[in-house]
Amino acid sequence: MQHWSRTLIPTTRDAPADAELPSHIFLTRAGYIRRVGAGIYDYLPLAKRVLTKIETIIREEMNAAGATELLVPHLVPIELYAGTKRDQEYGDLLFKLEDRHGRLAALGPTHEEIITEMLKGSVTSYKQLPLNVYQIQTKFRDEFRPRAGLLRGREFIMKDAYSFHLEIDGTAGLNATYDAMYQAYVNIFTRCGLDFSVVEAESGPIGGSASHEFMVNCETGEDTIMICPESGYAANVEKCEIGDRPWSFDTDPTEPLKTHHTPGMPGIDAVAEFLGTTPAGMLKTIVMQPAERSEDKPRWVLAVVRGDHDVNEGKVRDAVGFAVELGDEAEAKAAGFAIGYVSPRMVFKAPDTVMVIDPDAVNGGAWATGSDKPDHHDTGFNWKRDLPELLPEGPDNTCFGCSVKVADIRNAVPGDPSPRAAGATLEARRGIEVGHIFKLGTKYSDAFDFAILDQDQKRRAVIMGCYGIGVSRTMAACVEMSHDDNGIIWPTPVAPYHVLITLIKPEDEATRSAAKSIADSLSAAGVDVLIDDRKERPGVKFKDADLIGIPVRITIGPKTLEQGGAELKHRRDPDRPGITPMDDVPGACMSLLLG
RNA sequence: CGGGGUGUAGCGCAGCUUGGUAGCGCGUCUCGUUCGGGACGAGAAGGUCGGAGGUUCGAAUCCUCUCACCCCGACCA
Repeated sequence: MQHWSRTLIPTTRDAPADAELPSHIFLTRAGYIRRVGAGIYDYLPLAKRVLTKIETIIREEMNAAGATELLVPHLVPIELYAGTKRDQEYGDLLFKLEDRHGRLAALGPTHEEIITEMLKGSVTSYKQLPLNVYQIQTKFRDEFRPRAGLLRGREFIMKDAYSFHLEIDGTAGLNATYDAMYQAYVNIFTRCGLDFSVVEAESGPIGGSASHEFMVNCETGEDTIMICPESGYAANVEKCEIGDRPWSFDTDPTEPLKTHHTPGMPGIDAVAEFLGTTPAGMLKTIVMQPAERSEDKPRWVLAVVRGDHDVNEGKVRDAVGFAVELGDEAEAKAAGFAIGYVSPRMVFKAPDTVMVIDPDAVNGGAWATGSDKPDHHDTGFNWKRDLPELLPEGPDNTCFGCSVKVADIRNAVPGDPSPRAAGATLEARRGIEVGHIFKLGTKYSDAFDFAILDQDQKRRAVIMGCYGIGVSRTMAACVEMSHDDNGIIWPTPVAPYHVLITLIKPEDEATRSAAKSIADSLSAAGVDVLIDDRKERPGVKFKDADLIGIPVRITIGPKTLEQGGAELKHRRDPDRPGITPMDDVPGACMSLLLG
């Protein structure tokens, strides 16, 4: 039981001008958080209580799923990150600092390295596996652009778990733990009262072979997810597969090839308009290169998509079989690419080049493309007439002398065919990523040479998985999902208090003893109670009550006492309720909470 | 990192064009009247105008540099 007058809940009428999202506005106005710097926040008492509740749910589910909690340092010697090259992969995202001796350290953005290093020294036998350890701590990422309050901070609270195995399959294998974590995450977010989707995801810089994201369904989310209503398939737009799209190079030309002078055209929209077509009538040819160059890889990769589509690096990687990145502009120009004006014809003009074409960029009698010289575009481009080298092997073969390939290499858009149900189309939704699970494989154990002897005395690399939850982000996501014009409406399991007792006349002895009796009875039943005993006018207390979003409000005042009871209402219910007899209040309150 | 913008009292803002002793609303404190959905009156406290340098008799205001923060984009859990 806590009295409002004896804690710190600084509510305000106005939100800071820069707050735009409901979670940012209400958490600030209701006195949960306060901005200290860009992407850095104080968690005031109410926020701390919510975080603790979320963490408790996480601990219960993680422990039940066989994981063990531990804690490793925030301050990490930079050498550990250098071991996996993540000091470079993460780049500026890593907070780096120097100690008095000039040694470099980082504030941990995630802890695969430290945990792997720790386990390497203490796990030496297959008999100790599988092992799944987790921690809840503050992470640090020097985001280019922190934003949206708690949703993307530079300092945030995260639960991270790491599992270790010698097998993929079997009861001790990675897949069993991955599935257990999947289920634990479903339990956790369900218990938090969130409406969420589990989607297939790209694994990002953490690396690995498979991953799922847990997305809170919310239009203000930063992430786009694609779903197929027929099959239930859902994926991050970065990862989303697209169903079969027929294509053929054997399409007759409909226009002569013509070159146009198009100086100073900033974007594809302007060029399309100038040429009298639309972005969907253009080909976009992106010059890429292997992320790591080697003798057995081509020097350049051309990715061709329709002008209104976006190239997906991950899909290009899967199509060519190695990681790619945007081509270095200076080097590409030196190799003869007119960056910004490249056409597919460069595949046979530039040395050591392969090309991947999206199916939607193949069909069509006349395309607008670059002219392979600055400030010029062509119209009327036709694959069959203008790039006849492609034709001999025909549409059933996706490889033409292994230098040209047709494959899905673009981001999915709404209306694309579903990859899982014939005839169905994909729809787009927005989401807030609150959880992410990965099958890492041996990326980190290889980097740290973490291998142990198996039953047959063979030395084998340890197989890893990792599993993250944004704890502070989850709190913000709850508010994004559940609020009205007047403030927050907490799901009961994560509410800072379950019940708020509003005293109309706190100085009145009868009011106070009635409140105490109810609060004692509720507290004994495990209910968290906050008593608003401030000497404020009732209107102020009611406004504040709606703002901070406690699920159940009990109002006690002279008028209710005259009628021998108190008012009982749920935060969701807009109407003023009748009087509940005093003896029935605790019981009625419990059913409101549980109902 | 590109583009745009903002720094003046705890919060929200005006003042800057045209230099002349720093203002408003909310909040805070005191007193009084109020008391079931952000009351009213009277009084009070609170600001090196983000920082440094410059111009000037005089700078919140003009100039230079710098720092911080926000939005869009790129990027990303």
